[in-house]
Formats: sequence, structure tokens, C-alpha cells
Amino acid sequence: MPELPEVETLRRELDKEVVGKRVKTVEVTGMKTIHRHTNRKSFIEKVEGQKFTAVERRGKYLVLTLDSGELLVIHLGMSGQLLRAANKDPMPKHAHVVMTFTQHGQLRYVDPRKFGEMFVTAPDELTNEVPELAELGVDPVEEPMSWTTFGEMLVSRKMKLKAFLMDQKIIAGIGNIYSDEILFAAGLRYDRMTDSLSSQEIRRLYRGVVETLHDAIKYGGSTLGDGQYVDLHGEPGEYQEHHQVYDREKLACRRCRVPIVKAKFQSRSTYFCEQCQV
DNA sequence: CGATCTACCTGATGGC
DNA sequence: TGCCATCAGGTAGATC
Repeated sequence: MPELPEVETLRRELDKEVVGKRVKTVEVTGMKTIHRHTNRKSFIEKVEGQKFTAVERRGKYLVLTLDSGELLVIHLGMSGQLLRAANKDPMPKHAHVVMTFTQHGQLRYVDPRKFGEMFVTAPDELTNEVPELAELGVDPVEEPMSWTTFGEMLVSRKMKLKAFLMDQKIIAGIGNIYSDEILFAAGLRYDRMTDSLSSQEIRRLYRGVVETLHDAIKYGGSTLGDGQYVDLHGEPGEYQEHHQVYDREKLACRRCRVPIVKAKFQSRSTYFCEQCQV
């Protein structure tokens, strides 16, 4: 569920509300979420008593620094949520990890589908333990680049635009929703080849990436009908109200009024406008 | 090496 | 009302 804008929204909230807090106790239910640890105890021992000193985002990963120097790495998968709550608030279903602070409530990790995970690791082991993180591509929000550099990245491979945008080893943080929104913003079809773009189209695509992601962050990310993505306070985002194509099958294109089309790409849904995207 | 599919899970939704 | 199939923001691993 959560892509770069949703994870960035959470990062900013964690920075305000969790950094500086000390963990008193940790409860873990089941091993799936912390599967990289051999047992619950080895995870709990590394977190209990620790204070969070910083939080950063790498693509769709969150990395919290503990005052032991170790890192708590979190990936939300499809349905993961991080929620601040008072100790007495009713515990939601599928709360797999609950951290109680010495003061001011809890941080809860809730994840019905259990595709997400978290683990603690030393900074110098991070790349061994998480090759995905080591191979992560550029962050389009944190590390702006020139459109000519972007153009070289595009031309140097031969793949469809949507696959390029969603490849975490090339650009980190873009998933199924934002790739569609970016391609609409750029006026390009999802199945155009990376090496077929004119320089004007390259510029439009790069602008689409940066502007779409910034806009989505501004509105706190996208929450779809199932309400799965919510922020640290359980509040939905608002960017879905600004979607041009995603989840808008058969609705009129906001630009040309032609109905939005839903197609399959790599066995996933893709939405686009046949008139505005070429 | 790169491109494509399937598995991992639970829950919501729609057709019959 | 119930049953079954389908679909859902992500990624890794198998298979070609």
C-alpha cells in the first residue's frame, strides 16, 4: 500500500512524535513481522530501553536510529500501519509489535497481510542483511538530479516506462499508484519503451516524477476505499481526491473527458487515458 | 543478466 | 444469507 509519499508522511510524523522518546517495553505477537531475528527475545532486547534519536526514509523503508547506535528498519509491505496510541486505547486486530514509551503512550505496528517487516541491525551490517536496501536506486525527492542524467538512465535500458518507474533499483519509492499518476502527468503511456522518448518527453517524465510525488506528500498520501493507509494518528490521506487516473476506471478524464481505461500490466492494474497519454 | 510469473497473507467486494 | 472467485499500495525467488 504505502509508496514514497505515504512513507514520507509517516517519517515526518515519527520525527515529530517518536524521535526523542524512550521505549520502556516491547511486545511481539508472532514471528512473521520480525522474521529476520531468530527469536522474539533477540529483537525485544535490542529495542527495550532504547531512545529513538533519528528517523530517515530510504525509498519505501523507514530507518530509525537507536541510542545504542543500532538501526530499527521498517518496511510496511502492502497493509502495514504505524500508529501512535494511548496505552489504554483498544488494541486493533493484527497489532504484531507494540512499543510502550516511558511516557506518552505507544507506537503500534499493525499489518493484516503480514507482508511488512521490521528488524534491528548494526549500521555496518545493513547492506549485508538487506541487499534490497544496498541496491536501492536514487530517491527522487531527497536527491534531485538533472533531467539529462534522468534521460541517460532511461536510454541506457530497454524496458516499458511503468516497469522503469517501479524498479526500486533504479528509482526508489514509486509503486503502482504513483507510476500511473506520473505517466498521466507526463502524457505518456505505461507501455512506451524507455529508449523511445524524445528529449521533450524525457523532461516531461522527469517533471512528472518530481511534481507528482511532492504534490502527493503535500496532501498526506493516498488512502483508497479500503482505508488501509492511514497516518500515525490513524487519519487518511487526501491525495486520492487529486488522482487523475488511479482507481478511476470508466470515469471521465479530468483533462479530456474520455473514460479512463483499466488494463493489466505485469499482472497488476494500470489506469490511463487513451487520449491524453501517447 | 533481464524479463515474467507466483507465492506470501487477510479482508473486502461482487456475482450467483 | 452464504459461498466462491477476484482483487488489493510490495517484494523475493523461481523459472525461463
